[in-house]
Amino acid sequence: MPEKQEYNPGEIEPKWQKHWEEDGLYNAEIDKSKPKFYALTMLPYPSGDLHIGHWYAMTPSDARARYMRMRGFNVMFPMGFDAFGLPAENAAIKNNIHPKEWTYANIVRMREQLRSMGSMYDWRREAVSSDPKYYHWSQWYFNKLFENDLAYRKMSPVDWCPNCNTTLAREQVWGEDRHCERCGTPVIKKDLEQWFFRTTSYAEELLDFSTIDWPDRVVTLQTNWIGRSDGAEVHFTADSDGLSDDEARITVFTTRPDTLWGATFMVLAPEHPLVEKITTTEQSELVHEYVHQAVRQTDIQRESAEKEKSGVFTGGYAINPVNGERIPIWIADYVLMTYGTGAIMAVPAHDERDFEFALKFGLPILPVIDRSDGLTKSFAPIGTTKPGFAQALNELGISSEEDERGLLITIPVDKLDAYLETISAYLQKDAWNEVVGTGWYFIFSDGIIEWDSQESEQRILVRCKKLEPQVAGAHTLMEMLWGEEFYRDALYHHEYGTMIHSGEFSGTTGDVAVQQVNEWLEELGVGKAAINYRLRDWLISRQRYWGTPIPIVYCPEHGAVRVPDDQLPVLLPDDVEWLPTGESPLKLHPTWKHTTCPICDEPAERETDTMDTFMCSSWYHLRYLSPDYDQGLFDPAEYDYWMPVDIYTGGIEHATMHLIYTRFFHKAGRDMGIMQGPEPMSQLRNQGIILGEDSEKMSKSRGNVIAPDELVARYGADTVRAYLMFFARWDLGGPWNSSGIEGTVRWIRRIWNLFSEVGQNGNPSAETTRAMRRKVHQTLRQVTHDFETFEFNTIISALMELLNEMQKAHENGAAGSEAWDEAVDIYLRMMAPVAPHVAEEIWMNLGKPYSIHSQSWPEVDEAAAAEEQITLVVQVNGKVRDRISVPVDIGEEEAKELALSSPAIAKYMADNEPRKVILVPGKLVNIVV
RNA sequence: GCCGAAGUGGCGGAACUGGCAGACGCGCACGACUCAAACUCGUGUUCCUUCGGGAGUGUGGGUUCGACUCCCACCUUCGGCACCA
Repeated sequence: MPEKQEYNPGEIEPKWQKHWEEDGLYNAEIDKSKPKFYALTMLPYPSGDLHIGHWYAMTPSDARARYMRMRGFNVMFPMGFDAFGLPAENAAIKNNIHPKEWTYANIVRMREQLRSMGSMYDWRREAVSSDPKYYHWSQWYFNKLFENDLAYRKMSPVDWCPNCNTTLAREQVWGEDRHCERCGTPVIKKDLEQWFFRTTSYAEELLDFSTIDWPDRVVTLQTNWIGRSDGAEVHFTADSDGLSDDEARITVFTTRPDTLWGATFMVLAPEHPLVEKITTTEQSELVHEYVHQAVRQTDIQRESAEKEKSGVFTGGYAINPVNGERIPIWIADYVLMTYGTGAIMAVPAHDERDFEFALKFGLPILPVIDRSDGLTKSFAPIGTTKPGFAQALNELGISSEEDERGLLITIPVDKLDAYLETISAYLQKDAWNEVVGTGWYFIFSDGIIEWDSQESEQRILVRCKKLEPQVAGAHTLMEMLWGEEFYRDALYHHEYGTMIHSGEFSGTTGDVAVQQVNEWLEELGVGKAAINYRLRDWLISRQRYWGTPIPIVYCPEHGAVRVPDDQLPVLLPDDVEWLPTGESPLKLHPTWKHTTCPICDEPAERETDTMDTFMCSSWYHLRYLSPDYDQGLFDPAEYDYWMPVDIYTGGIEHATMHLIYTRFFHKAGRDMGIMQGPEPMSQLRNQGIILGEDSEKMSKSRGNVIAPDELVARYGADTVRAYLMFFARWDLGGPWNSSGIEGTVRWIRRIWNLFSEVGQNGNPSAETTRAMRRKVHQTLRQVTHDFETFEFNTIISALMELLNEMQKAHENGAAGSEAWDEAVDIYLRMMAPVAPHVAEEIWMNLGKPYSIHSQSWPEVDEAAAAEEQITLVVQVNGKVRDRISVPVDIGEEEAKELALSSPAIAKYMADNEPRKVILVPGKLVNIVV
């Protein structure tokens, strides 16, 4: 009889890790006799220390991969390092250590940490993105994109981080203050010649998630990020001398072509190329000053939270193609050169920004969409109406309110005609009255003028100014009306509705307006339906050393020439120096950039920028397939067998960066004939973030960092793994709780103790056996389900529950029986993915065949799992009043009868007869009295 | 402002398609073991209660025999976007 050992993870864990590795237990090879399963976890950056967040990401996904393996899949579960990047360079400057040295030392250390988790990584497939054999193929792929016009260089204003001394992609600029995603410094704008990937060519396809199972959260984030807007392009014509037809064409993008008739002015972005040409001599000084200031302001960053509208009139005019109106062209910084066409038609009546702008600068505002809520108002100041007006309104059923200035009238839509008639009759001779909201009328003593055009506005305005000196300063009717507080809610709206004041389109209802106008625009040749995306092309140039060199040579004769494939990789030089300025050492290197043109062999210069590291991480899942392959990105045989990735797990923070880039990379590769299939990753799941015990983000400066190495030293990896799976919902994460881990410590120790009890040839009662087997198979059913759906926390709680049950059975003499052995066997298999070392150790101690991790997942015995007796809840009026135990297959009538005859029920029924009895089979009986 | 997610005991969290709210664990209390402590084991632990019960899943309403779950309105917290035409 072997002596009972203490549970000692410090001893058994390294032992098994070594054993598994030597046996190549987790090596993944192509095996066409089995279904494949490619499980992938986002790779870490080699910062030098694996923190608890890494463990939270990696151990549950490891458990899931192990589960799939036991389910009979040929599982590949690789790991690697995203090794290029800024922290290595920062360390270089700070500690005077070469980034390469720093990075590779960190990788050595982190491999050890990763091994201590006991994960089933196939290390033979490891890929490190800073190895020349890796970045060779990043460069090769760059060339492919360049050949296919998916990589291009252009001069443009780009976001620049003054702290990191490099440009950033739009996705890497975060928050309201537009700060650098890495260091938090607010970015500035710089005009630079930079390399871009044409991600926008794939905008539409990237919106299609129909072939993949990704979380709604990510789908929503990406959809918003790509930001599709449906609308129309409309060509306006600049009305200036000396412009060719082509030059005079100003195209705008609008989501509201149904409001075209309300376009009362145009606004160009200050950087718009046409600004120079249309500005008149009189306005030129103001315009130049504004442009200059606007450009500088973006440089300083648009800091002011309350952005007051600003702008300048260019002196130029444009013709609105739908009605021939001649409208002024302004410039303003609220129009962005980077979205749409950099020019807008302003419809102040139905766009809030345009409304604010028009009011501020006295530009005309013409409502062209009817209100759908029917709100209609009129204000009759004292002295403008004859006595009896209020009473006359009252008799009509029009409510009005009187204040010290006059009558505030809200007119029901169907009483509008009656109102116009009445006010006409009661209006004083030298007064006027107006109706706003639904219907726009000005009533004078000699007749009614409908405000339905800019022309009628002028007529009305002239008359009002004549009658009332107080409004003589108003530039527009809207400005005049806006002065009246009572009107404000009726003056502006941006809803869809019936078109008004829109020529032959007046009366077109909101549900068809956009489409009908679009068709008409196209017929006329002045516009067409169009789609715009918020997504921008991906800026990949970085002014840094520690990255993949962009394989381009600039020749005075031939321009940007790609380095031929057979001359790749363009190697990073090792002998570099860091200046405290933080400037890229690649640029300062004495010889590296001097080379010859691949075409003419004349002297030429290398591109000294490197690629965004997101380029490396866009395809690492392909490099794992064959990390040493030297004929391409990957060995096609490996690709054909393993791809696509079946499950991809990682943090939500990559939703709009990495996860868009990698989809773009794949789709572009597919179109270039390199890859196949619509998507690189079929299923995606995100884990949450672990916070410090103070509920704050973990950081060294806060001192709330939980170090996994210490936990492993103290409790063992199995316990830490189990706790990480148990302590929170995986997709939510949450604050760490140090004392909670005691629960999993006890759990594993209890398993250890209970399962190493030597069997006493127990002879449990049939009932004990039956109950235990039922619980075993019910638990198996749940654990299987929860592994499938990534509900790791309930896997552990179900196993704890079963252990409690088995403990009781053990006390009742179950040990040593056949059922007990079955229970232990199934238990160990179920816990093996969670706690691989201790499961293997107990498995071995029980004399079972090596390894538990090569065993199959057990099958649920449905007969054993079935209940015979169930507890039927008896409710009276929905309140639980009794519980009765009945056979599971009890008949409906019998169950109801039993419930009604329950003595506990009687007193709640009083003397009432049951009005209704509801039976939910297997669950409850509800008696309604 | 727009888009999205989440609100359940002292805490983390359970509850499949509407059917016993609080599984499992932490913490706490009491007890056993111990000279004692730790470990371990056992019992209890949503709140109120006149011990009959009553209330209770962010708030207010609704649908239903029955609502954490469905519908409407609102509040709070978190995440994303933001002068995007």
